[in-house]
Amino acid sequence: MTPRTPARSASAPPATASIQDVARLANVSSGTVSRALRGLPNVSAKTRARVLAASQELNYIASPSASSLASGRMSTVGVITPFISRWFFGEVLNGIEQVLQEARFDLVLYIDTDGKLFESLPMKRRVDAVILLTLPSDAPDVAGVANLGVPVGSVGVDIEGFASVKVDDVASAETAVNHLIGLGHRRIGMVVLEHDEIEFSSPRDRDRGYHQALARAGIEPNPALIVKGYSTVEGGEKAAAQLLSLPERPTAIFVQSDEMAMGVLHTIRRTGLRCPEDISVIGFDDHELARVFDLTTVAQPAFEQGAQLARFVLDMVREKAAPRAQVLETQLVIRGTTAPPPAV
Amino acid sequence: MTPRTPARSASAPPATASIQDVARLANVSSGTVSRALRGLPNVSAKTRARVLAASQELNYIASPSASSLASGRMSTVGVITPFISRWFFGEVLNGIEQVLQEARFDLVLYIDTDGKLFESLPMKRRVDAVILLTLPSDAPDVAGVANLGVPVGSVGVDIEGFASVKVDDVASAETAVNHLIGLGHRRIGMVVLEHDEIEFSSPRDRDRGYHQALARAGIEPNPALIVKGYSTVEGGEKAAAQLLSLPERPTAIFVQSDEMAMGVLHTIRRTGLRCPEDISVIGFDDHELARVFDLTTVAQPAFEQGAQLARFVLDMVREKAAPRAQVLETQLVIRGTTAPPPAV
DNA sequence: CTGAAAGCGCTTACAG
DNA sequence: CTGAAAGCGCTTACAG
Repeated sequence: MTPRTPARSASAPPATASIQDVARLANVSSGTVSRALRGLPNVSAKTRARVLAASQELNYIASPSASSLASGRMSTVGVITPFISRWFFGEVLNGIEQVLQEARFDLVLYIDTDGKLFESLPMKRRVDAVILLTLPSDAPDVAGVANLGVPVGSVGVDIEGFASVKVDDVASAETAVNHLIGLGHRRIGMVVLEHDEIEFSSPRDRDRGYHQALARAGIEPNPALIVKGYSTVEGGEKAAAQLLSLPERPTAIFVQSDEMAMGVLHTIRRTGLRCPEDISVIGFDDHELARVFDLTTVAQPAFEQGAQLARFVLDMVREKAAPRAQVLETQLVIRGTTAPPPAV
Repeated sequence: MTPRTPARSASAPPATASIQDVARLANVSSGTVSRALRGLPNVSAKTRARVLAASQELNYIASPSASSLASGRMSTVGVITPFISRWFFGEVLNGIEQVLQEARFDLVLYIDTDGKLFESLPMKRRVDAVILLTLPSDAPDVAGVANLGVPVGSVGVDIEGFASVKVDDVASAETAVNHLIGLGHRRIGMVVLEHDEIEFSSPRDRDRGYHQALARAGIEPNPALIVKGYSTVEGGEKAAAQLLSLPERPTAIFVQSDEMAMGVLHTIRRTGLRCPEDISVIGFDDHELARVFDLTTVAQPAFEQGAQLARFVLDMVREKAAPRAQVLETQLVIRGTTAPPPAV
């Protein structure tokens, strides 16, 4: 650790001009500056030009705290996510950020691992809206956020009164399992996304889709074939180890996320089994690496879910629009990890 | 007889208590409330208790804009990153967020793809400090940020006047290439991280490390063996395709990120070559999936770089500490993708 | 230890 | 179309 010279040099004067400075220079009142700079009507063209010039000359930027305090608008939306380095969440966040940046809204980020961050309401009076990523309606946070008195949006779940964008997890999971069934599989395992403190909604829905598919095919579900795992590669590895050590191991596995599916594939290979000859695997997401693993999966548009939800939320904030809900399409992507079961 | 409170529409924000409400209820002045709630000295124990009780009863939370405006403190740090869904950046961001959350600072996130976001200074007067991820000192943003008049920190680069935490990219790359040389390789390729608009500093430094290693081993560098690629799996695939189509292809490749290295491995396999028998590959990062790919790599502590830098920056903000710089250790992780070159 | 009051830098009815 | 002024909700010297 090396001590360094202070960052501020004498050459960089943080001379911050106020609205009064601009007003003086442009020879108008501060009220007129405010109106002119924000493009409000009722400002003559030449006054506006004069104000603009003065503001540029002084390098003026309005103080966000002052204008928020005066107007009640924050131009900020809070985003609460349980993860940041999982594929789905990163992509969604990316979509949200892009739309917000374009709208010149700030994004304040809260990573909330236990679903209880909101007991302390860290963003009360700080944001114009909040976006929740995949928190189920019964998470403590949801109640807290609803009490904030600002528009709320959620991706991955549809919660009463919130804007939402999601995919149909039930139907998508059913499609995945149907693909396996169509291939001739009957003993189909599942790796369920699990999280310590919170129960998310997608895993629940994908679980339902799995059971529906089995039911429609007249296959008796076997609880031993359902195991849980953290949403990581390692989580997938451990879950697969459990499944493979079963006296009657599954001939196919539906894994609720691609990241876990990669772990599952790894364990399968290390066990000396071949995929798809001995056992089929289907994932969920269409992660950047799914192609590399030649992984059959259900593709979901993560970036677009975030972007679309951000648009909905912005409409609620700016136009007082009613919350809207949209379900985006998923797509079965058949690659090389699924095939008919081995001949008995 | 019974005065009715005006009906609040369902969407109306719930009544938010102000500091005056708390003051009234506790029978003190608002100044005392402010001091009591912030734990300032010179408040008697019982007054403080009374204020606390009142504040809790009213569910009071100070308006951030008002207190920022009055105090000049934002309790917010801005983070500028070129990516969010790349392993390194996600981990770093995670580390930063964790430290900031603990310190009850907000993190406002800016994804800046072209290094020019700061020409419009979106966070002037909005943050107490800013953190830059891997931007080189000559990026337009850096000048803009330096002019903000707040402490700045950077991870991945050491910039004059900024706090910084990084790894030694030159030495780490040299270690990687030395590993290859030690194995007997002489024709060693490199895949360089490339970005459209900005030239980052890590690629430059890793490039230097590569050349140093060759020079010390007396190996003449061959420009044809150096190719560029975007920091994605696909970027790695394309770069590898170039390298493999060379009349004299390399017997080993140093790839500047694990994500690209996974793409390189994919291309190698699809070309019908074997790794490491025909060609060795070494990455950089120790991505979650490096283990699954059995990838030899240089591990760098990404989360910790973010966390440590956040601590430095917080010290600058709160204690007016001088900017500090720290270099964290990397570690060569030898796995299965590197071996001696094939016998000629 | 506590209160009164100025002030932070804007926005926004309200007059004109 | 423009200005004067109140007010947003805090913090902080300054007195006492």
